[in-house]
Amino acid sequence: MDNMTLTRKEKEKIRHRSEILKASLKLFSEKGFHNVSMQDIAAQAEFGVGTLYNFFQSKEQLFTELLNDCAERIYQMLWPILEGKEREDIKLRTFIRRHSRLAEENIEFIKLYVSEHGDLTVSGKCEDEQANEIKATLHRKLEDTIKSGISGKIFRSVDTRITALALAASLQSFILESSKDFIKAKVEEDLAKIEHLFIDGLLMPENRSNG
Amino acid sequence: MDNMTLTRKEKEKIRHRSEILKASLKLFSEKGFHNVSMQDIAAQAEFGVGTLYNFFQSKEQLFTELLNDCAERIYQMLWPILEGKEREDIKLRTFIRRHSRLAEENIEFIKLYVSEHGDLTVSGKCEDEQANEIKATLHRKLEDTIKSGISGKIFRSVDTRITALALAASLQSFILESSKDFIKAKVEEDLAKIEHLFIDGLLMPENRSNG
Amino acid sequence: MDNMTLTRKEKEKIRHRSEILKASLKLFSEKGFHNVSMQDIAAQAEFGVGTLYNFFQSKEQLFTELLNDCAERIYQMLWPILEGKEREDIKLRTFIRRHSRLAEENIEFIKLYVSEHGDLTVSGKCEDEQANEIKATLHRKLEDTIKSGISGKIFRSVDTRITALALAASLQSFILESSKDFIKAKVEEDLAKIEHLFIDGLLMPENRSNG
Amino acid sequence: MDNMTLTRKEKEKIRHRSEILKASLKLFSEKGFHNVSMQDIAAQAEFGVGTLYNFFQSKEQLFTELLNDCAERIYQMLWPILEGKEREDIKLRTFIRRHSRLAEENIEFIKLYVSEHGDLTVSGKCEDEQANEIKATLHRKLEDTIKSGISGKIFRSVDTRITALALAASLQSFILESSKDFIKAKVEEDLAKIEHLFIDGLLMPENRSNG
DNA sequence: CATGAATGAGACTTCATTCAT
DNA sequence: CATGAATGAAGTCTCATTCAT
Repeated sequence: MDNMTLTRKEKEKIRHRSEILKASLKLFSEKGFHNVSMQDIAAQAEFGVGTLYNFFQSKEQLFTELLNDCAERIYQMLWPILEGKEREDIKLRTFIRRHSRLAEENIEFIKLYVSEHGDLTVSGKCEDEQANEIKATLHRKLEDTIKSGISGKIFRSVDTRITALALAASLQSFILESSKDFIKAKVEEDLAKIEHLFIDGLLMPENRSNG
Repeated sequence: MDNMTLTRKEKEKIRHRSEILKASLKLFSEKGFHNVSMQDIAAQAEFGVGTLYNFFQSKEQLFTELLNDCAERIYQMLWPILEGKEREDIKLRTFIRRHSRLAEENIEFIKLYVSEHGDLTVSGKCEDEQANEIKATLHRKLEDTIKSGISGKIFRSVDTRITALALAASLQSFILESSKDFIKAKVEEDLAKIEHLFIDGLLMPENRSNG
Repeated sequence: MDNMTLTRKEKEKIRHRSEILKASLKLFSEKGFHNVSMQDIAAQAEFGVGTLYNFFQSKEQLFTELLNDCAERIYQMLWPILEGKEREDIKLRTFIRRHSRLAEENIEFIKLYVSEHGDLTVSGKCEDEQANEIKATLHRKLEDTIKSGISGKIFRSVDTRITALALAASLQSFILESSKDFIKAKVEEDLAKIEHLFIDGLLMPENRSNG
Repeated sequence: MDNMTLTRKEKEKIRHRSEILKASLKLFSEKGFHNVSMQDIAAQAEFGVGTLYNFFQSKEQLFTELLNDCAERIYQMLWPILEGKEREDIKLRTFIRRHSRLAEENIEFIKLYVSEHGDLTVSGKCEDEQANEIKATLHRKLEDTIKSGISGKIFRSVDTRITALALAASLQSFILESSKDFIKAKVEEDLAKIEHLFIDGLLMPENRSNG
């Protein structure tokens, strides 16, 4: 009764928190962490400034929690694909293609994700261990999937770490690029090309459909 | 008469400008644009704050000019490789391998470059048309090189834009990763793997040395 | 009927008020007026913030009423001594010695009392007429007692105002000092010395027990 | 040449610092630490807010340095008296009487000094070791002077610590009281009474001029 | 061209107080 | 009477920029 009946008070609180995060996401992704003030966020979220501090200890922490939420959402979207029971090449193809929906649904997420990767990681300021861990976990899973494909004689014998890095980097770079001007058909077409480049390149000759 | 006889007065000015940029590079790459103050830069460069404004109109512009300098240096290091007369696969192999020296010599540059790519490009704040143009130029040249290789039957027929994007993204991601803890031997080894992954993957079967 | 039958409803209210004052006393004496928030007090008293405002109009007034309570308690402890029928020297000796129990029982009171005397009185912010009046009343009674002792030929002829001021100041200063690290035996020993210094100094030669 | 010729630049800086301290003293003594904002001080000192931070790291530190300055001035006024070569009773009489000039010249100092003693010492926030040390040093010197007077058979044999505490507390309390409404003649008259109370009370019978 | 003290707009954050439940 | 989320004025402090020397 009590994990379902959040008394409306609690439900409201959760909704408010979520509204603040939504407003933050919009502004941060548009202008970057340092170019958004707490006043800006409060105005966007239609709350008083003080209210923000009832939900988050500081601007820094608000940002961190936002990153975590975003990382978690991306994780939830991609992890099940690699965790499935299909053949490895199928998994990777799906993984790549899913980036279309990922870009479509979460353009703001993407900008923030890359913004994190760019500014924060580099400047050593990203102590956001949780988001970093999620990212690393996905990376490892990607590498494991390739490794598993090699063991299963699906893929050629390549360096798994480098291949995973190249695939991830390419997808990220492409998604970032496409987020500037998202056109679904074009994105899917390009992802198909990335799929072709990587997966057909990885496949053993006998598994390829066409050269 | 005037590009040689700038004796002392003019030479000093150029040297001072360069010292300021050097100090800026160090600080910006360590802490990020917003976490470095003009006072910090002045102290690091051992000049008065006012002096900075004799060379640069604003902090923003100082940063832009720094980015341009960095982009220009990277451009000078990579462009000639792709512009040469060797066969396309050789050019690309050299291009990839040269990233070792690029990382070695300019760790600070890299951090700044990626920082730009990450935070600034995304946040739409990077009005630095010059650096963007340099980057785009290199990208086009990379694509042209691949295209040329295909025409010359050196490479398989792949999508040139996507391939160039994948290669550039992979190199950039790898360089960034390596800049955290640069070990020359390891970097070269990994670059060789990237080279193998991309170039051997591109080559027509008859041109491959090993499978 | 109404000062006895406040049953539960009214009694509870009084108890709650008292709990709030107790929590306030603890925090104010530890950290000072400006370093304690209403939220802090509410948490310490285990009430909601709003509840505090059902009992006190403002933080300022809560503080004032707390001061009054404290002043009243000290008054109740000291006034009867000076009001008694003993000889004046006996009264004063008791008055001085009672400061041991005063310090022992109310270390928090003391800190607040002196805090009032120090910060608030000085800064002119202490509009707490009631507490000031209590203090002044005690002062006058002290002076009257001395005056009475002089009339009765118990004490030498001294300036009563100055003597009362000196005694009160000395006791207050000593009590404050002792409140940092209360050791009963030591406090009583020192109070005996203060008693000796003042009272034996005041007595007419024929009333002194020892020189 | 260089410890005298402070280049006007440096002289100005010192003057400005002093002006800020003067403005701070006025406001802090009138309204108390927490009721004065940095904006207030800046306005009073006729500087920009930022300028204050070129001289003092924080409001807290500005306050601490102000306290130190005040404590130092009082020390410079009182210490030489107790350090002189006169007989101990003369020293103490002078010490007491000098409090008239002390009050006259530094009413603001006094308020601040007592404010420190009151609010800050009590709340444990006064980490101002320097001012505390100065105060303790004076206290010790006072006690030593009394002790020396006893050794020299000038004073009766009393508890030196308690007597010093009583004298200091009385003077401080009186000075504070008088600072509310300073009338030179009245203050000197009262100090003469304090002198009489303490010093004549201390003197051996054969040294007293009158009973 | 070099300097660095001065500036003040603006950022983050706190907290006394209110009010709908 | 109890609650505590919401509020926004106000406070401390930073820093890009200017200007007189």
